[in-house]
Amino acid sequence: MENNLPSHYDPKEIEDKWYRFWEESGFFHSEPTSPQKPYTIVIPPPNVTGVLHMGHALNNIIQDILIRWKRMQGFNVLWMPGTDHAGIATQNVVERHLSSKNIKRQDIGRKRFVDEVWQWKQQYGSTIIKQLKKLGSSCDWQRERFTMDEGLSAAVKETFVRLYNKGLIYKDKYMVNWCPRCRTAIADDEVEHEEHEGHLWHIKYPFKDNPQQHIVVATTRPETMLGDVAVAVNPTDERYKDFIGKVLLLPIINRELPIVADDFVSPSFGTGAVKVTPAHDPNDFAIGMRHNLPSIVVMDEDGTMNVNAGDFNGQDRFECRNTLAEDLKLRKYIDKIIPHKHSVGHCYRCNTVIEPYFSNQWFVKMRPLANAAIQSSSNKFVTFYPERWEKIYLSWLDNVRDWCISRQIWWGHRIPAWYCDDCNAIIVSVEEPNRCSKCNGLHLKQDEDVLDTWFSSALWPFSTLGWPKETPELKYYYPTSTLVTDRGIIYFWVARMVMMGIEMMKHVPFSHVYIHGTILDEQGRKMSKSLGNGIDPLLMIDRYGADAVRFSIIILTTEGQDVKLSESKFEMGRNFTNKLWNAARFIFMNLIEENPETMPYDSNALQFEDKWIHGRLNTLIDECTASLDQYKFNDAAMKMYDFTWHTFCDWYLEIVKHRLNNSENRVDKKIVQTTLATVFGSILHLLHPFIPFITEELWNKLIIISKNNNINLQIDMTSNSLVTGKWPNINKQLSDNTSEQIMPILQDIIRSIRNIRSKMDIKEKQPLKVLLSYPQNFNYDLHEHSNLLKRMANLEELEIGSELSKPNNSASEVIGNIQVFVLLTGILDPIAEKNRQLKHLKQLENHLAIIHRKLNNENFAAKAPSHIVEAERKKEGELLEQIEKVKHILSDIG
RNA sequence: GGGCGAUUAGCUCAAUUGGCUAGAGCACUUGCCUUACAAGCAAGGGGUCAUAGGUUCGAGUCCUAUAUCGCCCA
Repeated sequence: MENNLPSHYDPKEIEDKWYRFWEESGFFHSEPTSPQKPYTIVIPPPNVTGVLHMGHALNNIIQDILIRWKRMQGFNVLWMPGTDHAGIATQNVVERHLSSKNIKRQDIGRKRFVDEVWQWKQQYGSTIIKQLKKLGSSCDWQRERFTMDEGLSAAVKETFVRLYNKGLIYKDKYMVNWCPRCRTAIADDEVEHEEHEGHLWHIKYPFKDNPQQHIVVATTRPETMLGDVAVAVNPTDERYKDFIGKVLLLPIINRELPIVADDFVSPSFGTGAVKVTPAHDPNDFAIGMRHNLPSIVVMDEDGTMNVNAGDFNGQDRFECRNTLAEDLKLRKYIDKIIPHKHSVGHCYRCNTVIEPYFSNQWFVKMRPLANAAIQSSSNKFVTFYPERWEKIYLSWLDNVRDWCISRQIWWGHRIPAWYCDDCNAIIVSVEEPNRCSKCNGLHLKQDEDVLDTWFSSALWPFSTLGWPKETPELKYYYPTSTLVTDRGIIYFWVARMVMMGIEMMKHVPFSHVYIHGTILDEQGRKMSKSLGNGIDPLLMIDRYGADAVRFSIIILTTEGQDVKLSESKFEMGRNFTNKLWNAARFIFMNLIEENPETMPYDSNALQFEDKWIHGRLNTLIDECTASLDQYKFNDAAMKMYDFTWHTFCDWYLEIVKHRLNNSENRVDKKIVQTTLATVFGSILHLLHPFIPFITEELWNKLIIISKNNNINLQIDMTSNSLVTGKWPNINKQLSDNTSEQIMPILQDIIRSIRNIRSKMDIKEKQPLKVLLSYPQNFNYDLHEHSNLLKRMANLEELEIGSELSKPNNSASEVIGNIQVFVLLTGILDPIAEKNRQLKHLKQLENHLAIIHRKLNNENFAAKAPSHIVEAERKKEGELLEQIEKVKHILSDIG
């Protein structure tokens, strides 16, 4: 086989090819039959309307790393993928689509509209799935689920019926959050609060029996005054004490308003007198209940003022605010208007200002479910990473209110409740009833509403595994292992999955919850369509390759912290994949022989640097595995990067080049070829969960070239794919301690000679003469490494000896207890040399000062652990020795 | 109003239970197209760890306060 790799890595050539191979080979598919332990992740289902953004990318890269890593560790892994039906969002999309054809959903009716949505789903619903594949996600696509498919719909009905029968679901009239644009109720946590610069309108309400006198009430929403039924004051408020029980007249409308006393009213807000509008404010609703006041609805579902609003009938609520204010001004009812900051609720789907709306809705009774979730947290059945999110999750559970689950839209799981026209009974049932269970009547009508999408998402960890059927999958994979998500849906989704898991399955749905950071733009703002500051992951994949995108993102993501992202960040990943590619080029071209011989691999023949690199690799394997165990992805990635680039390429490859070019010692050449291939193969295994495409490509080339050239890797080379490869284990037999201790010394020596070269302006190509002096009690034999030093520092002569003295015309360097003398007859720049030494002396003295400060402190010796004190003493000795040597050198320079 | 996070090199971020002279990447300086890689190699420069107190033999790390920024909840 020829080594004909191009000098630059081109991801486009290989990514799709390997993804197809993996999928067709069934590597991502899992069956619940194996004797291995399962490792399961359910994907946070993206909206079926969604397109991949950077947040998805980060989320799925992390999941894929976990999944690929655990698969390589021998677990039977299942990554369960799918999408959710996103009731409101999808309905909005399809409605917009229809309106471009001048069709309203009301025109075509419920059935045809839902058909339209399904058609839309068939056509566009798999966009994000395709995009996840581009990223390399190794999901079990054969098991892909959708929250509206048959099985999951059955799970939704079953859950609803069980909770209803247990009294945990009820229907009631209540003040809910209403989106006038979506024309549906939404849940408390679907309301986003924003600070608005509004006004506080001070309006005069005259007394009925004395219109010359009035009470001033303050409100931020004057249009709701049309529905006022009372004015409330605090019973302790001296200003109003005498007026309680009297009657005011509502301006313009002239409705009679009693003055009531209620503790809820804060005397310090506004004027201390508030208007009471039970139909349009939750607090007023409560006051209305306490004082037996009527409710007057003045607004329709879409935010238009209705007939109760008198002259304002037909006006939009915000238009009405303006015209009403003008009217009040004209009629001198305005006392004053002051600027006022206040928080306004918005629909999280369409950003329309939420209207409190009194209506008949279905609710889940949360207290018992939340208590069970809290309990499972204190029992450590669920652990959050990073742990601080647990507190946030618990505080939500502590304060949670009942969950409004009915939505007045058409796309979703229709509520399995029927109303009997004959006896008004409510029948809740999984199957559609054909007659009333109470009166046997035949006139049944199903509830028009659908369920909140999060209701079905809450069942995701078990509904996707077949529940309510008792499938082998459910038995084997549930509870799942890790959930990976963003903090934004801890309440919406994580908490509700835990509650439903406990309630339906008697067990929490996952043991670990990993919360990753949010991707922000360069300036630290959230990426959003409206700001146009998003970075399209697919475009980045196109420009830099999926591996580069994955690696860059992971390097930037430290545990749970937000990520400020800009396109230039991807260069890092691209450069790394290119480095890896070129390391492979070099290795491959050095593995290929014209007449490959078969030679047994004798680990006793390993040379110093071979043992060293194996030792470094062992450490890397240990550290990376530990980092991944703690979800420290960036830590593991950094270590792999550093090892690959700065240990393996910068040093090992450079050190062994001469052995590869030496055609005489064929045994040694085989040793170094085998070591190269083994270490590189291990690197590819370690990197595979992070950058699956390029590692797979290079691994396949590596094993083919190795086999063709009779090189036996010291790791498993039977696997034709890293997806099913084995996560590396450390191999102590190939390493030793001595090499790990000496190599850093050799590296320091080499660096110091190169440094002298650079400072003295000597070309790299010019060979140098060097003396190396070591103390008599030196523990290691440096002579053994003479050739290594000569090659790496380009030396023509190297004399190594004990206690050698400094030759004339030499630049020198003190490295611990070793001294390096570079002979520079005729080219030594004495001033430069003196400055070098002075600088070094200063460094050493600064360091010594720090150590003396510690040692001179009596308490240090008395209280610090002895090994720390010992270490400081040892350092002190070494520094004194070095300082003496440097001073000696300086006196020699003069 | 309550809670959480952040503040370390010009920029983006690291730094085990407090313990080698605080580290990377990018950018910067100098020299190199050296037969794997210029998306590269070699050698460098650059930090009062936001501020003020405190605890400790010892603080980037723990405590208290302040400032700035961000997020969540009400």
